Amino acid sequence: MSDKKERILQATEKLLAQYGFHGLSMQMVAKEAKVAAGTIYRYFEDKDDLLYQLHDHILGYVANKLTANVCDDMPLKQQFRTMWLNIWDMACHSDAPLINRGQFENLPRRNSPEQRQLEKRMFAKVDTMFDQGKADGQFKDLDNEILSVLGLEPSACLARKHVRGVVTVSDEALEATIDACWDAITKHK
Amino acid sequence: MSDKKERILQATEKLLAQYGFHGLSMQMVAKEAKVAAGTIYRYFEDKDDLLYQLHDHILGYVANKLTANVCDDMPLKQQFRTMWLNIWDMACHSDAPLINRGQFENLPRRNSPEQRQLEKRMFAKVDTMFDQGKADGQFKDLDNEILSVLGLEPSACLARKHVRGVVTVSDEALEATIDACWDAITKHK
Amino acid sequence: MSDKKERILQATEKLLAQYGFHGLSMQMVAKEAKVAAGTIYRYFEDKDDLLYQLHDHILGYVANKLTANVCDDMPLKQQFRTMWLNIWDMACHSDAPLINRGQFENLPRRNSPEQRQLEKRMFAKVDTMFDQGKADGQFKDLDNEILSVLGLEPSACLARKHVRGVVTVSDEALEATIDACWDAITKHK
Amino acid sequence: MSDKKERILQATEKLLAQYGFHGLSMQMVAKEAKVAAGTIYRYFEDKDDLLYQLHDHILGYVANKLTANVCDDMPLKQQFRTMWLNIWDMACHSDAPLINRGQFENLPRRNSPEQRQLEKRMFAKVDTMFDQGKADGQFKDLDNEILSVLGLEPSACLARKHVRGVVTVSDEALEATIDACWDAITKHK
DNA sequence: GATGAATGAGGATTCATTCAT
DNA sequence: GATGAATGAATCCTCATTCAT
Repeated sequence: MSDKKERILQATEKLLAQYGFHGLSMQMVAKEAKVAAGTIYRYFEDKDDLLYQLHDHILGYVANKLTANVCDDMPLKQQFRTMWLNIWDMACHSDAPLINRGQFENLPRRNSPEQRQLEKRMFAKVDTMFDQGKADGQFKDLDNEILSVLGLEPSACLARKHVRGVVTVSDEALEATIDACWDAITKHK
Repeated sequence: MSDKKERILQATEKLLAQYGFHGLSMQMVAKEAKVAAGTIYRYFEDKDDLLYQLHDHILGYVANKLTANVCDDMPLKQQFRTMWLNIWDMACHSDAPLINRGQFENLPRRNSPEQRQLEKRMFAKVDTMFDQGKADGQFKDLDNEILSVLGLEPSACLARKHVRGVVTVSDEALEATIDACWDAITKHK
Repeated sequence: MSDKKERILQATEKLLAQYGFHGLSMQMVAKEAKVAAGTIYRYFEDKDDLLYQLHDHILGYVANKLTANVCDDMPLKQQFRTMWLNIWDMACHSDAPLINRGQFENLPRRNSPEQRQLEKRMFAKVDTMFDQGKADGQFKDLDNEILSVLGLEPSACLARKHVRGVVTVSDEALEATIDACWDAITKHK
Repeated sequence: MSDKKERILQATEKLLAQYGFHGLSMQMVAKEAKVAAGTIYRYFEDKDDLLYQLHDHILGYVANKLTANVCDDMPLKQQFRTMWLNIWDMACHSDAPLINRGQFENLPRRNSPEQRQLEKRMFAKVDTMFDQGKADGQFKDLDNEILSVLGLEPSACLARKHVRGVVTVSDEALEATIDACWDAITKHK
């Protein structure tokens, strides 16, 4: 990807995290990216397009990070735990400042089927894990979207609160929370 | 509360749900509320204050709805189920269009201690429930914020996806999901 | 008409005459009219609307001036001469600087039927004169639009050249030109 | 003339006719002419110069067309009729889309004496005709510019209205109009 | 208290022009 | 000569806020 385009996307992400959705001006982005205002329009249709593309850009990053160090042949619990912590780390360390969902979720997005399809493909490994767990009879027989809400979403939610200082989560509590999420998605006699 | 102030808040909520955060102008609010633009400034410091107060306004509504039909002497599981469904209903039926969290969560808010305190008081019944469950030995020994993330947050998350059409949740699946959330917060030998 | 609206229209006319069509900015208009930039948009949809309305505004002025001091019971030749000179005066003295057709003609205009109708009504007296002349058998039997092009348009054309300094027209030559236009529209054995 | 320069001029003329004066951008011209934006600046100082040169370019074309098929030894009336119809055809058929005066007249132009001189030379044949007619005692004794306004300008004016659909001019009416213009410039006892 | 006309700073976007390749 | 990416000033327009009535 062009150097400039990359810089513009990163500037946008940073400023979005810092100043929120409104209060993001094209001039600010230009300045932060060390690019002239007009240059942005070589790479992006308009402000909306910039935000759309940022959404996709981040989604790619997230899909990548999310499934880092996860192999199909790891025990399910370990796969799950790894993903859970991947999410937690992303949202906490915020090397990519917007992943901090909540802001990301609210980026304007194309709601096209292609977009939906893309998201599916990106999170294929998550699906595989859930499917495997259900085939095993270890996981509850629920739609993967629901399992995701039960098992992984809390990681992002809690991380956001943790970062905002609403709760402080000790290492011990963190482990207990992961187990609780596991409890949510697994069957109990 | 003054009739005008109430009308302004409701107009703001409606327009916010419809047009999103940016794309909400004071003139629009004035028109929708059938009030002169200047009048808004009798009741609200400025645009930020309007949004802050709207946040509080809605929070009050949510706190109310959330604990509707919940009594301390109901069995814990029933208390929990009722709250869970209260959240689900709010987010799905959207009689108050913004509760649909995601938009609400991202309202700018004062992060003052008073604000935090207010939220605490509002959700006192939730805390009571969790405290009771932990005292019983029935719930996991985790911070109430964490229990909330595990047990109740999924209701809002899922409802949002349901409304957006990302998943369709049958009545049966809904019950199973509630049980799964219960699994998340309760102890298992 | 509101004082401000009037001032904006006059400023626009002046600047348009001076700087031409491009090179007319809303800020310039605002400054010239001693009005804030935003104020223009209370009275005019956008820049196009401003120009449209200016067109109508001027058209009204022209229709008025054109037939000043013309009565139905004057001899036809005198009616004609008066109108001819009214046009000449307008274009030369430019109390209203844009009448100087050529610039006026090229204002963007709504080409709606209402617009056409309006123009018709405005120039009704001209039509009456031509109709009368044709009924008398004094004028050639041509469409009024054609008679207008032959008899009156040259007044504006010549005036423009006169103002631009392309020709200098003496009083004597002026009278001869009027007669020549009369020759163009009247029958000759 | 360089192939590229020619293409640029033609692109400019086409786009000018289509999009009007503002709404003509150098990028558009470049694209239409299949030339890089920077290339325009090899042949033209700046945008103004491009328009100036276009003016001259068209003027040459007009001067050429105007006097096509006109010989000094044709009877005066026939010379006049031929020129009149040349103008009519140009403005109607618009093989060169801008000749449609009204747009052409308003091109920015250098008002230098050289420019004026050039125009003179271009329209020399018209002058010759008028001079001849005055020498004969057949034409009125008026400045050639005035005779031009009386005799030829109406052709362009009417053609513009014809094209715009304001009037429909039958072949018969056309001939009558030519005669009327002849009446305007010739002496009557 | 209420109004809404007026303000003008600030936003997104365009576009003439330059210049390294 | 030719290119077209990059520039950034200038454009049109919006909108939070004020204030005379």
